[in-house]
Amino acid sequence: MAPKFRPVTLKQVAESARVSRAAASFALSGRPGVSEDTRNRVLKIAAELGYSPNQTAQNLRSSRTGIVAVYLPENVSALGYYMEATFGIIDAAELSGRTVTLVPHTNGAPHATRLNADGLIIIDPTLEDPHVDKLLGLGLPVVTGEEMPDPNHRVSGAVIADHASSTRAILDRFAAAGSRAPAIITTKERMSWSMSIERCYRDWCAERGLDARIEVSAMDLIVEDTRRATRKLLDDGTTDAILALTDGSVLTVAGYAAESGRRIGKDLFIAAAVDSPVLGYMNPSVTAVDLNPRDFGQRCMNMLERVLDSEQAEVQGPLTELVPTRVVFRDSTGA
Amino acid sequence: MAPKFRPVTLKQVAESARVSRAAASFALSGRPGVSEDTRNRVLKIAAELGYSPNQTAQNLRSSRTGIVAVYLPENVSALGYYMEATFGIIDAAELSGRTVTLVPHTNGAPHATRLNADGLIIIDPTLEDPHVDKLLGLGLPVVTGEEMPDPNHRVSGAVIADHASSTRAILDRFAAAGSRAPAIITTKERMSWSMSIERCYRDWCAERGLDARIEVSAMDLIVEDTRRATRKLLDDGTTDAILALTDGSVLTVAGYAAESGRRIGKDLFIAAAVDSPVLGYMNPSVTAVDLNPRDFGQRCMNMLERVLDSEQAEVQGPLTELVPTRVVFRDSTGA
DNA sequence: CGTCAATACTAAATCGATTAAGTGAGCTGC
DNA sequence: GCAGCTCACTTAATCGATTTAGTATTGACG
Repeated sequence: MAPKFRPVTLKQVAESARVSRAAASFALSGRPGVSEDTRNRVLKIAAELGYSPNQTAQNLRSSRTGIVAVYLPENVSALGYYMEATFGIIDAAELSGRTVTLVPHTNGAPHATRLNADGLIIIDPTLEDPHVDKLLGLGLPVVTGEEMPDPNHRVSGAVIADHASSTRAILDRFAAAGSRAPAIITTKERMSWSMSIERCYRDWCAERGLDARIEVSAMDLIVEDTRRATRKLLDDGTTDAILALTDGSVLTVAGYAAESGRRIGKDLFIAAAVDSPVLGYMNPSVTAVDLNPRDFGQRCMNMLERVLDSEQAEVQGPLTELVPTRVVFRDSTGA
Repeated sequence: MAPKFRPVTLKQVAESARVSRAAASFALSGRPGVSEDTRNRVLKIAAELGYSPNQTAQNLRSSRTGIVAVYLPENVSALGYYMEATFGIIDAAELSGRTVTLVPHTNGAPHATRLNADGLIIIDPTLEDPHVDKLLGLGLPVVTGEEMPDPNHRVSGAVIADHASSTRAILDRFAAAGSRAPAIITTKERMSWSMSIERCYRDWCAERGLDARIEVSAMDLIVEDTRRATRKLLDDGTTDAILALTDGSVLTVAGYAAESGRRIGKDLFIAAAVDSPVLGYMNPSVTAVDLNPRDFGQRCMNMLERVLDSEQAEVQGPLTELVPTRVVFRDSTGA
């Protein structure tokens, strides 16, 4: 067997530079206490030896884990949004040398007790999800992507996309294109973003004296449910526009609409509250909201870092950050 | 501020049980060296205090990180397969107390030097991906999901799905349904699985004296490319069956086919080499290969654990595990 | 009774970094 | 000429668990 590769330690750097480990540590961390000469010598030798500090030892010393846990809703593998947001979190974490791990949904027991992490990011917390309660009980700093649906659950901060603006923009566009009876298909699971879209839709309808036409679809049965919801909306013959919540479900809507003879962009307008590359290439292309999930994930991580870095500091109220959204208008909402 | 919560340490357990830290450690780890009485007392007290060992300290002592890194191909957020496989890895890792982290694609520099992990799982390594080389140069034990496309790259093990069987089964089904000129749309990126499907398709055609009709589509432009490829295949008027590689791209194939007046399942048969829930609910439903990605991910993790646990042991050849696949026949390949 | 061995423990070193406390040299100011 | 101070460093404690080496007690046996 090859001689086991042993990484260079601070001790070796210190010996090589003929200083104590403490001096070497001061030099490398940029803290005062060593002369410029010594600092430069240490830095040079560290670079030559290819020294890089042992994260585990640093973590032990500072009694942190260096790990940030991320919790995603269940049954969302089909939604590219979540993977993009996760990679956004990872990109931001990389810069600060933190490790990101995903919390499994299955094995309920282990989390009940302890999660080996310094902080937690929960993306799209769902009212119905029992795991969310447990995770909050762990006493970790928590930042959510979108708000906690139950305001009794206090968290350290939340990054929130501006769904209200994009929803209004889409509904206005529907109206401008000639729609008189727009409907929405929302998620059965109650999450902050879908609830806020629904609220915004109700308000918009109320302002215009229209009936709200709302159908729901469960995430784990999204194709089946959306198909059923679409049929219900279209078969009455009056609904002339549909805002579907996810990029996947709008495909189902489009499919059923085509089967039942509706011409999308002409006598039926559709849009999705979450964009994905496929929507731009459909025929006709489909209007959708670009949520910029990578950027969103990065912001969640950055906020959590702010929280972690100011742990000892004065207790400020929960942080909140509103992120703008952008509607990409395409053929499905009129030319 | 609330008194900072400090987890129970081994020292506290030991003091509470009136034994040394070493004795407590022996008792808890189940190693000989303490009497049954003492062991039970320590276990009881540990349970009462809610002791759970500090992972970071254990890792430092054993000079491991407790972290397994996972590398996914770029631009695959739209493919639920990868997220499912990742969760499979995580589920398996949870059982052995390991942490899973994803390797970011962006920041090239950091990985060049070091990756803070005990081992690495690379899912679908791509010949064109320069990161893969770098990652292999890190000297970590590596297990791949699907084979390394370049056999010069040696790894500790590989978990491989049996794409040959499923591909043959689909092609045979095309033929049984009446197809005389089946085609495939493969990935531009050269990965083991798509290459093996392509090879299998060529062999199958050769055996029957048919021309191979092969088009390619890049992952990052999959919708556009697949549409172009489909047009090319269908516009010559002879192609009567298409095997598309991904669940997403088969939708594009179906869309274009419908636009150009082909009736899927009647005068055009289609299938996908990767299944996803949406395919079962399409109209008509689409035949696809169930790769059971969660199970696949678990197997990757289990193999890596075997490798890590036998680090010191005799050098065996690289491990290989062939996982069966299952074709789910649906309406798109004939009634 | 003395020797040897086994049992059940304790003391201390270790993993690799950070950091509080301590030391000696050199300089200032009165 | 010396108290007092700063600077540049070293020593040693620390984080929490594991593990090696060492010690005291017991029992067996010739």
